[in-house]
Amino acid sequence: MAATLKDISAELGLSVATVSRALNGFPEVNEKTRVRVRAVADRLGYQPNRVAQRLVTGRSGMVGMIARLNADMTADQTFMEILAGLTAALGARDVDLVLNVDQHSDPVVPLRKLYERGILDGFILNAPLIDDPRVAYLQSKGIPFVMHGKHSATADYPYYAIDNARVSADAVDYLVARGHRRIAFLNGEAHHAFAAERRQGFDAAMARAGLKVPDWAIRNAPPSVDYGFDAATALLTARDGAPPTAIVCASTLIAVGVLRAAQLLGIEVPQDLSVVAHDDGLPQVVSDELETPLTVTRSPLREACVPLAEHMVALLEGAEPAGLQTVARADFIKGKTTAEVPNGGEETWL
Amino acid sequence: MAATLKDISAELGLSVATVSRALNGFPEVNEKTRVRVRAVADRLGYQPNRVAQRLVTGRSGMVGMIARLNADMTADQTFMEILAGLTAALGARDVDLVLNVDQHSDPVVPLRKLYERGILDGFILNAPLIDDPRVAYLQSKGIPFVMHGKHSATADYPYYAIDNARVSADAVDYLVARGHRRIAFLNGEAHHAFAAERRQGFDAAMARAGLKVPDWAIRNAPPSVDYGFDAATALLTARDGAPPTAIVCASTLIAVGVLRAAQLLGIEVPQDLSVVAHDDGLPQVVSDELETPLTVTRSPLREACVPLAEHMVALLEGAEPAGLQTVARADFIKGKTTAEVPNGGEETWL
DNA sequence: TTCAAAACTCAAAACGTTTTAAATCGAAGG
DNA sequence: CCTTCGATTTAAAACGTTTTGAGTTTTGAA
Repeated sequence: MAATLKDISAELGLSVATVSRALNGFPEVNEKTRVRVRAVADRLGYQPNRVAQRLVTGRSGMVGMIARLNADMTADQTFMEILAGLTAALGARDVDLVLNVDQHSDPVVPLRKLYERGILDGFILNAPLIDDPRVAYLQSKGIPFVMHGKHSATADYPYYAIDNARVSADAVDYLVARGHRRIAFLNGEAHHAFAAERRQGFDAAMARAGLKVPDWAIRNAPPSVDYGFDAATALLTARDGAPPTAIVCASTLIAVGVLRAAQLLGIEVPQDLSVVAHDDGLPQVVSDELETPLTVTRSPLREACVPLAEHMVALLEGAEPAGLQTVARADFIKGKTTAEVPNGGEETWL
Repeated sequence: MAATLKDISAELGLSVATVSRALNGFPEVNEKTRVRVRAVADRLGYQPNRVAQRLVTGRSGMVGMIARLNADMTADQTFMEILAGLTAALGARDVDLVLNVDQHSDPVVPLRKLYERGILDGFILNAPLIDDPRVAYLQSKGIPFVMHGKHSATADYPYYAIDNARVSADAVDYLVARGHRRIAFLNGEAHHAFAAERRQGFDAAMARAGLKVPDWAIRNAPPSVDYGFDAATALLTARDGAPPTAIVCASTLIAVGVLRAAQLLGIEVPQDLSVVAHDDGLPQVVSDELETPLTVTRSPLREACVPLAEHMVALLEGAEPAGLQTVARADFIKGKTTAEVPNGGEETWL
């Protein structure tokens, strides 16, 4: 049914070899011939048979990705956002994405299963954990992969990540410069690498300012509005010590909860409380939920997709993994949720 | 690296043909030979090269699916639920799922793009619309597909669907039998085929009971808690006529909103108001959100996945599409949100 | 002992591509 | 006029499997 190289070669009286070379842009084929070949190929609607290509080249042009679902079977927005951008970016580079859904507690199982099907060139991973077992598995097997994020400071594989330590350091520095001394931190889950980096940046910036933070003012949980609401309520009505004058949030979702809690408690933002969040650029979260623009560190997830796809392609073409490591810096965007420390808020915690 | 048929045949002094047949269970190979072959294959860890298999069989073993995202980049739970079940069910049948994300207004575009990559054997479609353009496209091109749901009563392609007309008819019949006369219907979006079928079943059952429903008591919107809440609030405080004594909901999400609205209005369920919903068996929605068990028509989305995968495989193996049409019936499960019509509620609407 | 039928096995072709090594051609150089 | 070189093009092998059509044994009856 579909046109093959043989069809084209027969029609032109050329050999399949020449036709193949012409279409693949080899230099040794006469330009006139190339034009003729391309014309016939277009007319016949020739599409190379990827299975045959794969058989001879040993590559399939397909990469795998595993969807980790929440317990309630929803994929979080961040995953879907990446997925949307990635299928587009990969598609533009002639790579297809095979998806599987993780139903196991062990994240390596779906990876192994999918790989053993024998059809994939590599994987795209996201949401790295500290000591991510997927990294260990893939590296031990020599399976190519690209990570969105990086699981440790010494990651020796291709990745696209943002400078998470800097994200929280930027937030802290900005707040400290405005006189804030009691800064709380609503972080992501502790086992996520990004949260560990954020924590590290937070701690370092606070230390530079000579400030200490009690344990109860640094929290870890999966980002959600409820988490922000509950944590902020607890922080702002704390009996353990003075309430924070500023809260750094790992995501805008959390910040939304914080703002709601503050409103309910009659605490004015930014007069009484400053809020800084990290913004992944998810479409809805910012626009719909917020009347006041947040002060954020911003790095849209979408921007990661093209570099990720490019790294993947380069990796499969044999590039050195060491050259495929990108760290982007998040923008700092002043909104209306940060202000000078309120009167009486200068006292430090410890 | 990996063992091939040739390796096995060389080791045993057999031809690759015999080895191939032995491993594939052909009847004409000697049982003793088969045992020997299998032993060596196991020892060598032989895994058939799928690419080579596919080249010769002309099939790729991959089917495509398009994720339609909401405006906020979240995939709805129903899609993810199907995706999760489907990747498992297809994987068990040696079929892989290639995913693309729909970023277009025209649903045919991503389908066409993906197909023209030339790597897919077929598609799995979900959420059919009335006069679904995807059906027209795929049928005109002769591309195999299986639908979750069906876009019209005369669908002549493979599908797995539930009897949606019966779903709402069952709900209405049950309520009518309990004396209800004023039954409202919070349906899904009108252009979805399932919603049209539900509406048809609702209308038919109401007509059989000799009842009429004013336009304002039948609503269409994407299922969500907010929709249920808003619509119920409007219905129960209606100035247009007597409020309904029962509400049929297209999804449990909607019902959750209805229950909240009723509670806020001081309306007791089920004493003052009966609520019936259709339950897709999504993990969270029922368990977390509800204290009182809903009366539901129930058909877990998960149950659709294995039949869908089986239909797909059968279709690709050349089965007649007409034999691959399954219509399942939803269970009716009495909960605690339905009761006899309240006193004074017997009056009809029109 | 022979022979046909059954049982089993094999060599080779096919799938559609890439790639290696060799062949062809025309023109330039001697 | 012969050689050589560069520019093109080609035939053929290779990837690993399935499958076709043709052997080659074995079996059982004549």
